[in-house]
Amino acid sequence: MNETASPRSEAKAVRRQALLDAAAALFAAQGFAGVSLDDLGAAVGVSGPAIYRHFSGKQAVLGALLVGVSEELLTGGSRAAGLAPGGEADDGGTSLRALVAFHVDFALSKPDVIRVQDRDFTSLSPEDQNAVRTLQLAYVDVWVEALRRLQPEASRAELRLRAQAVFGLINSTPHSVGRTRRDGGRVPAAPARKLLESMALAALTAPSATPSS
Amino acid sequence: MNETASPRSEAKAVRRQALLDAAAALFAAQGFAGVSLDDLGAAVGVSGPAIYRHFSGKQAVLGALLVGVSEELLTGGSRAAGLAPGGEADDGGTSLRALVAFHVDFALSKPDVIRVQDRDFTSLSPEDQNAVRTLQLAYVDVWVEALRRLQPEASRAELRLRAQAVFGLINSTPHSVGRTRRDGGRVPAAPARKLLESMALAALTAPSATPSS
DNA sequence: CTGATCAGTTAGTGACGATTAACTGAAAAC
DNA sequence: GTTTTCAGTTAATCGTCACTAACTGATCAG
Repeated sequence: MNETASPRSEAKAVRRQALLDAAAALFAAQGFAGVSLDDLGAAVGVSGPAIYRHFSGKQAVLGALLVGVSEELLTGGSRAAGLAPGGEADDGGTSLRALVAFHVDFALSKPDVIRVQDRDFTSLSPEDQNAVRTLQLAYVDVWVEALRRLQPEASRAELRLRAQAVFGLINSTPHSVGRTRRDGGRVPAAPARKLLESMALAALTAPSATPSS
Repeated sequence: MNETASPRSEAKAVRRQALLDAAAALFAAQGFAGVSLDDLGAAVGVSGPAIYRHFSGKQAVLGALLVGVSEELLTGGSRAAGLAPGGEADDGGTSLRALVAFHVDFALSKPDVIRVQDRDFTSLSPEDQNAVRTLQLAYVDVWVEALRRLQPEASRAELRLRAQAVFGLINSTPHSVGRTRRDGGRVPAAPARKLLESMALAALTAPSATPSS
C-alpha cells in the first residue's frame, strides 16, 4: 500500500516503532524503573542490548516516546482548535468542544502513553524534560486561547488551572475504563466518551465563584 | 501538651512518622524506585539500615504510607458525607458538597501522598495492593451513594466513573498549584480551592447526554 | 548497680541491570 | 564477487542498591 520507497532497511523503522509501542505498554504497567532493557527487548523479539542499535540508551527510549506524544497532542490540538467553520471569529465554544473531543479520544485510544507521561516525566533527561514541558505549555496555551474567547475577564492563571484540571479529569480514564473486552463493572468506552465530554465542558464553564451557597 | 504518657521510647513513634513524611516527599519527587534507603535515612538524620528498626523493608514503608492515606480518605470522607444536618434524608447535595470540599482540602494539603498513591501503587506488595484497593473502593462508594440520591436513575458504573474522573480533576492540583510561596504564574491555593470545588460540582452534575448541539 | 533491650552504626554480601566489547551473518554497495 | 555496513548476539564490566551481620552505647527494668 503506502510503501515509502525506502530500501529494505525500513525494517529498522518498523522495529523502532515496535520498541516504542512495547515501551509504552511496559512503562505504563511497571514504571520506567521497573522495566529492564532485557524485558523491553524480549517484548519485541530481540533481546537485550540490541536496543542500542535504535536508541542511545534506556532514557532515550523514554524521551522519544514522550516527546512524540507531546508533539502529537500539540499538533492535534492546534488542528482541532482551528476547525471552527466560521473562521477565527467564533465564540470559542466550537473550538472548545473540538478540543475536548480530541483530548478524550486521545486519552481513550492511547491510555498507556498518557499514563507514562505524567508518571515517569522525572525520569527524562533534563533536555527532554524541557522539550516536553515546552510542548505541553504550548498545548495548554491552545486551550487557554479557546477559553479566553468564552471568558475574557478570567485571568490566564485561572484558565490554565482549568485546563490542567480538565486534563486530570480526562486522563483519569485509564484507571477507570475497561481496557479490553469483557470488562466487569466498568463503563464501556463508547458511552464513556460522551460522558467525559459532558463533564469536561461542564467543568470548563463552571462559574468562578460558587453561586448559590 | 498532649503527652500520651508513653515512655520515652515514643521517640520511636516520632522517628517513624518522620520517616513516613520524608518518604512521601521523596517518593513524590523521585518515585519509589528512585529513592534509596540511604536517601530516605539521610532525610531524617539517620543513615541507611536504621530504617529496619521501624519497617520490615522498603516496600513496607510504602505500604504504611499508602494504607494510611487510604484510611484517612475513607474515614474523612465518611464523616464528611454524614455531616448532612437534616440527617440521612437530605437530597444528597449537601453530602456531595461536603465530600468535594473535603477532597479538595485533602489534595491541597497533602499533594505528595496523592501523587505517590496513583504513581507507585504497583510497587506495593500484593497484600498492600489489596488493602489499598479495598479502601479506595469503599471511598468511591461513599461518593456513589451521595450521587445516587441526586441521580437515582444513573447506573452505578456511570457514577463510579464520575467519581473517579472528579478525583482526577482534583488530584491534578499538585501539578498545577504553586507548592510554596513565591510562585510564578500559578493560582495561589486559597482561590484555587473554590474554583476546584465549583468545577468538581459542575462535572458531577453535568448531564449524561450532551444536551444542545 | 546490673543486665537486657533496642535504636543506631559501619562493613559486608548478592542481585540485578545498564552499558560496553568482541563477534557473526546477511543484505547493500560497487 | 568482494567488501562494507549494520542489526543482532553473547560475554564481560561496573555501579548501585536492598538487605544482613556484628557491634556499640544508651536507656530502662529489677
